[in-house]
Amino acid sequence: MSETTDPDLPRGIALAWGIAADPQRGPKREMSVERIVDAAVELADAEGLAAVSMAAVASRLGYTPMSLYRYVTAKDDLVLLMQEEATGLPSEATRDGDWRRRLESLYREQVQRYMRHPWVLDVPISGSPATPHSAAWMDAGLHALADTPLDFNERLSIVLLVTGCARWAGIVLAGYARAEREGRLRGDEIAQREDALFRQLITADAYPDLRAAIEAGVFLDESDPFSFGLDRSLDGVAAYLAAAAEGRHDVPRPWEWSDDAAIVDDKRVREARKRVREAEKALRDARRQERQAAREAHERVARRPAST
Amino acid sequence: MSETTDPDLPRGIALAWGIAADPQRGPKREMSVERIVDAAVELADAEGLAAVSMAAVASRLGYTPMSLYRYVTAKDDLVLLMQEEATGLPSEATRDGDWRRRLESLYREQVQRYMRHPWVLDVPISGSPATPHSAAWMDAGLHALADTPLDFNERLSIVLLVTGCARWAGIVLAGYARAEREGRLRGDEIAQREDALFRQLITADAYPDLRAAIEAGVFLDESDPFSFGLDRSLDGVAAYLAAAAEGRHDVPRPWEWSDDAAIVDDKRVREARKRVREAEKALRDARRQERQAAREAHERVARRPAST
DNA sequence: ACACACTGTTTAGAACGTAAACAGTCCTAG
DNA sequence: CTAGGACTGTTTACGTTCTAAACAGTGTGT
Repeated sequence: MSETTDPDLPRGIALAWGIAADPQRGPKREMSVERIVDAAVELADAEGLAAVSMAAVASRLGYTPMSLYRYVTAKDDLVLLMQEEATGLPSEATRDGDWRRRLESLYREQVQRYMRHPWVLDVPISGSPATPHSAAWMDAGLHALADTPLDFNERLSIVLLVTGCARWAGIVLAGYARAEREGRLRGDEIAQREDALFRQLITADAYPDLRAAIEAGVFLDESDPFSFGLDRSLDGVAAYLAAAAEGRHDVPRPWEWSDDAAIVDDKRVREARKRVREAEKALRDARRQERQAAREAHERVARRPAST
Repeated sequence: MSETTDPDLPRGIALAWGIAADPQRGPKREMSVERIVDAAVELADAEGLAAVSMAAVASRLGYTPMSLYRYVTAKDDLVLLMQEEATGLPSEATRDGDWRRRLESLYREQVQRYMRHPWVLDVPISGSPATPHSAAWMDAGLHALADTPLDFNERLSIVLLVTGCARWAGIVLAGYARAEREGRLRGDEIAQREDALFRQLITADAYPDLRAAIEAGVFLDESDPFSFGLDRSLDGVAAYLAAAAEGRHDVPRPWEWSDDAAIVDDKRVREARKRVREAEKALRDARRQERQAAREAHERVARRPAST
């Protein structure tokens, strides 16, 4: 075949891209890469990444450890494939709405994935994670900003920002979830325990501001700080878009637009941008009302017993 | 002593807080926890976290592996102490200037630390990283916002946002740095190699937006996308501060997201969503026209020599 | 029908973390 | 001042981990 594995391609990635030539001679295979990866993911979901050993995965499938090496060249490959499966594909819903709604959907889906497969966050960072699924997420992120007048560097930066927020939220929230499960405590119990520990260790003279925050009860607060952070970040993006529309760049950065700035003087563009801003405002209002309605409906539903 | 180790305190943390009662009977100690941790950090700096084994650290100090267990209860403890040393303390410079400058300094210093000790990012997340140094960073972050009218939850959220940005930047940048060192290539070389690989794998029909970004050369661009992200985030914080007069809006928490599907049956929500969709469509149209106008204007301008 | 590519298995080895037992050292209670 | 024992660094040992290499059986292409 002409499509034999590229020598530079780390083999596991080639497998992820589906460039895998199944052999035709020899006995029938009893297993498949998919089943192995599935078993490994189940195991990691249940007991964490550390519990995933070749022996454990094999025994879960009823085989000897070494049999796996007929399907996977090394454990690292298996982990990469696990990561790929856990990453999955963004839903179609991430293509609905304006750029902000899309990015918010992407953020939410990513966090959800991290919550479902927290061990992904424990996988040591390999050099180039150029897998089909991670590419799909990046594509979806860039698509979210496709209607904006931003250049591709800016778009990528923003996608990275959202991705980073999701990962960070995943790290911290998954850490809490793990502590809950390991300590067999409810969320508020562990928060209280941590708060008590902090009150003991964080003195007012060594850490005045942190101590004040503790006194204010921030570590007992049950609201999600990460959504707040994402909201502020996207506010900033929105402001940047608005500034771009008006041609203000109070934000001096070396790499961005050199020629776009000149465009602003054009009358028709200015008018078009004004209309965009109006449309954005209308959309914001509509979304606010929608959220309001959803919240009220949610409360109404919550009072009735769940149908599930 | 009354200050004997709290049974709930994971011992390693107790060590980090300096609640360590050195024994007085018995022979003089030949080593110290500090020397062990130093040696381990040096090793990790040079060859990565995976190279840090008890045997390797001990041999670097000229001792047998088991001797370390007289100073450290387990490898996890050692890793925690390594993390603590690598984290260090924020400089005094992070207390200069207004909130924005302070947060930017904190971000920069954190990224620098991650670049100097990339292995920190490989340490699996333990439940409560309540160590003196991490507390100091958090304190510095909260101090940065001490002059603002924000409440403590908001301050903490913003500090977490900046911390997350720094960590994310560290992850990606350290990944690049590692690839550079392992492959013995310069930064632009590895970027070119990755770009070539992407061009081969990312097809225009499977990943249209990502492909377009590649064509635009985003992966060859040498500018730092993370500073851009941080700038936008802080812009958003600034906007939030400017609009501090508004009341709190409640943000849905991540564990409440899943039941959104149930809400759809509500009539008012449906109507609100319809209106949102209309607004979205209007915005899309407006943007399309704006882009059209911008493109035309751009062509007109391009004919003239650029002023930059 | 033969060769041989390929299957899953067995055996083996190196490296890891750490429990347990060991001889030597030095403080402290008697 | 002396004996007990807490403490030192070391040795030995065990269980796990990943995986290379050799093995006997299976099925396909020639």
